Amino acid sequence: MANIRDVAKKAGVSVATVSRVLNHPNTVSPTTMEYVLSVIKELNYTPNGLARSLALNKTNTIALLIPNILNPLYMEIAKGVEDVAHKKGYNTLLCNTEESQKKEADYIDMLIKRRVDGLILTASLLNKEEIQQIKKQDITLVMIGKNKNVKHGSVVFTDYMLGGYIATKHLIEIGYKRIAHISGAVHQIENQEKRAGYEKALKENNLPIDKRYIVEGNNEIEGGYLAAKKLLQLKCKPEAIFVANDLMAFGAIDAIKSEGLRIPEDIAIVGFDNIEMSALVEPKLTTVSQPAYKMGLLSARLLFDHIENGDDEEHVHQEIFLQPKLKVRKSCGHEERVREIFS
Amino acid sequence: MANIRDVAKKAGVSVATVSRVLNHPNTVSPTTMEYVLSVIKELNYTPNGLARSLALNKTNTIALLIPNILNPLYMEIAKGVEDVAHKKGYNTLLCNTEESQKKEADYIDMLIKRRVDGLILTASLLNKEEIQQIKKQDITLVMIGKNKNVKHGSVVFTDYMLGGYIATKHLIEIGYKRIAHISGAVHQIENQEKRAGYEKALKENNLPIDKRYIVEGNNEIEGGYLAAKKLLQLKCKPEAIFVANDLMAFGAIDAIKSEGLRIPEDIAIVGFDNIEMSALVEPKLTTVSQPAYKMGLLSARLLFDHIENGDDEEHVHQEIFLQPKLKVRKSCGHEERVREIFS
DNA sequence: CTGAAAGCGCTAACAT
DNA sequence: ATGTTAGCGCTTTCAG
Repeated sequence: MANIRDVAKKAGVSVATVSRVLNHPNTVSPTTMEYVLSVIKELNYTPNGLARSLALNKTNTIALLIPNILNPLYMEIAKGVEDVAHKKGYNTLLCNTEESQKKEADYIDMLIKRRVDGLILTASLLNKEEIQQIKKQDITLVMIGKNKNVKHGSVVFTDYMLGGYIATKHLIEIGYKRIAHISGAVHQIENQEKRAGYEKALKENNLPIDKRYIVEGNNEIEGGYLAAKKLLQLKCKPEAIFVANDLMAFGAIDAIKSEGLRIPEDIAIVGFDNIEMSALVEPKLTTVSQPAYKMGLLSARLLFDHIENGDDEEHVHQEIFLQPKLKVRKSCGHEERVREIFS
Repeated sequence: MANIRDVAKKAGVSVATVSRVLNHPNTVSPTTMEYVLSVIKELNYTPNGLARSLALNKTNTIALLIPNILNPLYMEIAKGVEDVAHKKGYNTLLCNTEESQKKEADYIDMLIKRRVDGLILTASLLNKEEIQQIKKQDITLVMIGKNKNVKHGSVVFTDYMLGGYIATKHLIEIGYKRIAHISGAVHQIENQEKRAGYEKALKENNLPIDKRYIVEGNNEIEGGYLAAKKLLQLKCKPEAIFVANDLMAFGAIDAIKSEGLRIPEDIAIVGFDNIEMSALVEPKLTTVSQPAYKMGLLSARLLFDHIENGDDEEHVHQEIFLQPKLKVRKSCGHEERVREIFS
């Protein structure tokens, strides 16, 4: 592969001129410019980005770590991030941690070696040491979703506790008493918060918190299916279930149907995330929405603020706080219940 | 950030020794080894991968280009690719082309600059020139899905024509005559092939090919919705629709339901891809399955064969040919029809 | 087992 | 407007 020296030689100019043609076109005479360009084409020269980044100490690359590429929620976030990165002239590396703390740490290690200019961590599982390790390298960091191990740092997050609370409260308000919860993987803080919201709503309304009504799923469709099956084996089945994400809610719906039960008549369901498919399942899913695309957008903007202003010096931190909202559809039985109440 | 020289100096050894400690541990005495390692830790030294790649002319990185990160089909492929890359010690860059030829070309340009060791293109839209451009750089290339502009080259592909054929044929066999087709974006060859299969089945059975029954969607849920709406406005509505992918099939189902029509009683649906959600919509979707994860696996294996054996010299090409299979569920009305026929 | 030094390809002063 | 050259941080001969 041709390099910049080959081009310079063939064009009869210095490497500096070739470099200028590529990076500062206005500082070079039109004639040489044109000629060098023609040689570049002739030689099929493609500048070596590694060398460039090395010389500039800048990769124009950021990385986004997400727990699961099969969850559309994260893909929405990714789109938001990519869109702003692209506008800024940055490339973004999408890394799938599969909810594994080790994979996450490994990726970060690799990304530091690659000298990415910034890092966005989604639903991070990192422990204190690992976070320290990142901070020591001077890589700009933004988190999506809180990680208890970073006290200071820029973060975009949704109030998951509130989300769990409003979901559960709504179920209570329309008359359900035996409300179960299919929790997401508990190693994720957001799931602990959703559960806390669930319990808070229960307590506030003097409803008992029954351990048997709380079962953990693996965040995927199958996990919701399995968890629901477990719930359905209880002698005293729940009347409603608050599920920690839509994917699991889909699985739960499938499980409930497979037992010949109806939704919401026999069991009501509320999900979390409001991914596109949630409006397409039968019955349409009542769910707590969070603005995924916007979360991506905002986190990327935050990141570039820091990168460009160089104020990632442990000084300026921003927290962007998003409100979840309940999206009432069919699966919670809202209509039926309200009709009942007023009749 | 500390570099290798800082470490060498502090440890009182040469940079070569530090490099050896990291890359050829067995060629260095245990004593120095240990000491150097301690200094590395103390200084928080992280080797610069850019410099390393530059020196070695090897990035240990491959890239996978896909048309849409919101389509689970591609995410399954991505998992397959990542799994084998990871085992080989490679990182994989996931690039979302959003079905844009320009974005695809731009990504490739960037990836060549970054000197990735290999490239996997999924449902590529590249034209002859662009393909030539890649071949001129010495980057190993594997395609998932045929691109008519590459005559020679390694490729993993599904027989989409056959897929379209078996889907349509099945509808014909269970008694439908007015069969419509919601095609995917026609700039993608696979969609042309699916449609060809559809037409072939129709012709073979002396059924007319009615242009009004063929409408193009944008490959996403919404596209399927819109296309179905169009079909439903026809005075003579179709009895069945073969939809070019599951996502659009979901949209079509939604559209049909929203008109108060039943599936499959009023209109039958067959999709394509067999993504996980297709078994969870109501009614469960009959669809043509293709082994996405395996496609990712195989394409990556092919790529590494070439990378490691260096036989990407325009010589050795492999084509891996996958058979689609019909997965019969509820949406095509198979049961009802068979019952009818035998009664 | 270890060190010295050349080189990977590029950029940016500094000169001219 | 253009050329010369010293790095950027690493790996790897080649010597010892």
